[in-house]
Amino acid sequence: MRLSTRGRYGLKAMFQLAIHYGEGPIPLNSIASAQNISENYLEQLVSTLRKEGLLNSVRGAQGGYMLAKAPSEITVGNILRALEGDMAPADCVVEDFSGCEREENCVTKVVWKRMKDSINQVIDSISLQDMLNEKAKMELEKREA
Amino acid sequence: MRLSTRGRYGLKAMFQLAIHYGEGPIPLNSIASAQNISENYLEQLVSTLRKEGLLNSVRGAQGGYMLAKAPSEITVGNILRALEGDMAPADCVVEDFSGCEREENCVTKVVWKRMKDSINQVIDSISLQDMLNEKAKMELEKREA
DNA sequence: AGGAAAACCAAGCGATTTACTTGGAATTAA
DNA sequence: TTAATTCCAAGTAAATCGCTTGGTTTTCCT
Repeated sequence: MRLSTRGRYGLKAMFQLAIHYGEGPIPLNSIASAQNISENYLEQLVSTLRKEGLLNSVRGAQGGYMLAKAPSEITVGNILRALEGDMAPADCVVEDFSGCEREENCVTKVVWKRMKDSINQVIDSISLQDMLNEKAKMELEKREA
Repeated sequence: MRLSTRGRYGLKAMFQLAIHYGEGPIPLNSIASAQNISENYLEQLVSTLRKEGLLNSVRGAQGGYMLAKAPSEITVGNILRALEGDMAPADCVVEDFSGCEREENCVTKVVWKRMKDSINQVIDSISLQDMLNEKAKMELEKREA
């Protein structure tokens, strides 16, 4: 049950933008090379993230992308759901699903629901700011060692 | 990030066997039709589960499958990991993974690790017996309504 | 003994999804 | 005006998914 590259690349890109938050627009090619991702492919992911209101773009030369909100206001959950859709292990626990007749007494559905809730609880509790803090902590520990 | 049918069908099948635990071998076709799954396909999943030691088989006429252990001794985690592999959202947090050079200071890895741990915590805490209890509870509630 | 019911096994296969690439058009700073 | 950049739509090779097919073997039942 892996995430696709959409979610993985997307989070990396957003994290990279968080690192440069406040520095004005960052061009895609710098993000792509910093994270070692195909620029053309990343473009599609970034396009989704923009439409979801998670980042803003500036067109033309010296243009680029920037977070639409402060790193503390954007969670991993926001990013992953934008790129991967509802983070549900089975269709029957996707938001506004209809189609399973035995809905009522389906025990496996209870299991999928608990998995889904657990996943969402984790990703909604981690913001880009938390990741920046983690990065700072890592660098500190490295310097001390 | 959906599970594949392997994990979903597999859990349903194991739950069905849990319902009939203690009744001797249950033939695949009855499980397949009870859960509305292709018998030939289910056969492959069941073969994996047997090799993992989660169920036993009896060959020949009047044969079939049965849980290798009591429902309380088999968790959803046992079943899903047998069929889906390590329940990790990214390769870099799969057990005995090697290959990511920037391992040391990778913040996204911390995120994937927390997701993975959370998922495993949930699925390892639910046994087939818990699911049987849940079923009983559901039926009781229905009768009362 | 013979037939039927079942597990077991290996390969094939069409449809879908994934992870991109290609080839542009539009916009804007220098 | 040109270079840098976003924006957009379509194509595509490879992998994966969700099975199916075609058997062989084992064992119970009559």
